[in-house]
Amino acid sequence: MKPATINSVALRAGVSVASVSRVMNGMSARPATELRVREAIAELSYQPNSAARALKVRESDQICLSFADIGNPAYVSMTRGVEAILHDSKYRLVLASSFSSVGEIIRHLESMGRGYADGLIISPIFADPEITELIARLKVPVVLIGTLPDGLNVDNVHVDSAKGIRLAVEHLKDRGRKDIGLLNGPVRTHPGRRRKEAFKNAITSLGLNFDENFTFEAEDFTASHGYQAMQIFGKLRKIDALICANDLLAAGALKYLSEQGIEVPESLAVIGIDNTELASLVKPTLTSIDLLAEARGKLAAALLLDRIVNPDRAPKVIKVEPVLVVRNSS
Amino acid sequence: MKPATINSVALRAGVSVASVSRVMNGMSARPATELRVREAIAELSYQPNSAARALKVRESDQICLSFADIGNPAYVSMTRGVEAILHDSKYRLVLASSFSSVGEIIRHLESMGRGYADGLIISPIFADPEITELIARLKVPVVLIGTLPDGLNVDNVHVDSAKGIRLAVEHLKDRGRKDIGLLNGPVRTHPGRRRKEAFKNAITSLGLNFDENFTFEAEDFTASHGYQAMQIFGKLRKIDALICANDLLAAGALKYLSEQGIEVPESLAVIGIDNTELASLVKPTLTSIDLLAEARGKLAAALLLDRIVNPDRAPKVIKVEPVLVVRNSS
DNA sequence: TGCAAAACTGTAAACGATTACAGTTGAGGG
DNA sequence: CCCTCAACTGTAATCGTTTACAGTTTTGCA
Repeated sequence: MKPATINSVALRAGVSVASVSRVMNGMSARPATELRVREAIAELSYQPNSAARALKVRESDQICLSFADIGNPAYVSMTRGVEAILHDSKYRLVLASSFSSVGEIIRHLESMGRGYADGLIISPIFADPEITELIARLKVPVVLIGTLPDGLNVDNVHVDSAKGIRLAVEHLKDRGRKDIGLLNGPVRTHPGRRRKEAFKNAITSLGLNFDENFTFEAEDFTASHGYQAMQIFGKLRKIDALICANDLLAAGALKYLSEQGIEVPESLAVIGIDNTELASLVKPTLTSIDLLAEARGKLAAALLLDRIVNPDRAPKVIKVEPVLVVRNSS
Repeated sequence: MKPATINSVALRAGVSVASVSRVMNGMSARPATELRVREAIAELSYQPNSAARALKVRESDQICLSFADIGNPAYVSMTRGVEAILHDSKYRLVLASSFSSVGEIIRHLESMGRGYADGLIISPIFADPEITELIARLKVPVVLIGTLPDGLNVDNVHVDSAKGIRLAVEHLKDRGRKDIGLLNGPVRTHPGRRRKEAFKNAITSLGLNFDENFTFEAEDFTASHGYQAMQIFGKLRKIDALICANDLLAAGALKYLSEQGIEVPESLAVIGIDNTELASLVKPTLTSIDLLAEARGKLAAALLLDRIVNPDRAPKVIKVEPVLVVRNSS
């Protein structure tokens, strides 16, 4: 049995499709008409076809947020921020995540960008020109969270992560640490690249000694890769502080250190990035650079909503300032 | 400037819309034709309208997974499972999450259920009859992960969580614990309700003493609510073991206990549920009942794919067996 | 009761794609 | 060079809504 359409409902109710549509959309109708339509709807358990509606009115009432990895708590916070703002708009949020290839991202953005979503919030992790180009071509309002690629002219909110790292390095220096290491994620990602640069700058500009051997690249921004990386990153004994590219890596590192009986922060201070809930759950609790993911989510959502009603205004770029949250690991 | 449509492309290329469509969908065309079409596409940066396509071909190539809370790592695992299976299908995965009201869930399911998704995987946390009824009416293939509400006849995969709790209670009994508490989540949720029942059954059937005061209900399944709950749940000193309704609650509890100087497991054994990555990151590492969220995700996705090609087969119900993973907290 | 205005309803044309079906082109063989 | 057949292309119908516009009913008031 085919699903009911607005036509079958109209037929059943003995009215025109226009009337059915009007009842569905809460426009005024004579009580008798409305009643019959509602009955017919119930009898046929009619549900309007979203695609047909989207095609006609050119809006889907959906907003899509896409990011690299749903396993990263920072993105979860970001999602909460977006939700908070969207919550009292008419838009529903859908998430797209965990892309294993650039092609997959593109497929997703394309289908979302034309018809399934009225706006996109994207936090691309890979610095891929193809993605940049696609974003530029998108006909739908977009806001990008994170480093804005050159030449891309869209709303943007990003955080001064370099400053965050500087805060951390200064803090460690204040605590008397001299040899600071970096447990980074892959440098083929935006964050990985920027963190490495920022780290190097901070170290040298503060007059500490930078040693290429003091940085190590884990395969991914996860706890287990953090743990694995530490098994290899044997240069540990030469450093007295370690900045990790996110809290997950830091948590993995902490686990390794604890197993090896290396005291934190006495023998080695550890600092994470993102200040996720995890930071307060591990032991010792983790000092972390808060990159304000939730706030960025909120700002991005607000920007998007604004652009939807006001499509022609010039793109805005918003920068947020990170905050160092000191706990027991440093 | 309006976005390009298949019509404008056809006009530009000097061919018919049918040819454009065929080129877009990789059907054979004379090289010259294909070339002109591709040029026109590029010049106009044409992207087909997903809604129009979905309307016509009645498929969106999307599958929607929806669950209560993206902040819960168990759902993240489930998502990974689903992704793993969908990955080499033609379907893209979209996520819908974090519903703050039943009405919101319904809006979402409705719009997804008719036109935006070719299949739905739902893990409803609230036992709401309205949702059940809606799911029953949905015209799109559905698989439900979790407790199957009475009278709902859809594919289902669930875990025998009662058995999991029994495993945990047995384990604690073996370790000589006598007075076991339960730090539960809200009982208005499916998991909350079932865990409470299962706990009571396990305790009494194993001949331990059940005391209503030994169970406590946190406001939500999160770490901070676990922590808060422990501040109130002062009956602690009477119990020597605590089962928490998920790992987040357990992590929050652990934090509180650590702050209070209560030794785990010596003074109090703690067991979580879900066996998320968090369990191995906290200190002491957390014994946890693995409810196999990732496996459930995989099974559900496979079931859905199967149903899409074979819409008339009878619904299947799959039950998975939980596993107790013993670590240092018990 | 009659009439004007207000309120409602129906008809039909979109929206942008896909796809039978019919029509056209071109290749190859005789 | 013509004919046949295969390969390609175009026309037009269709998917299920919304909505302008015109047509109809109802209401309120004299």
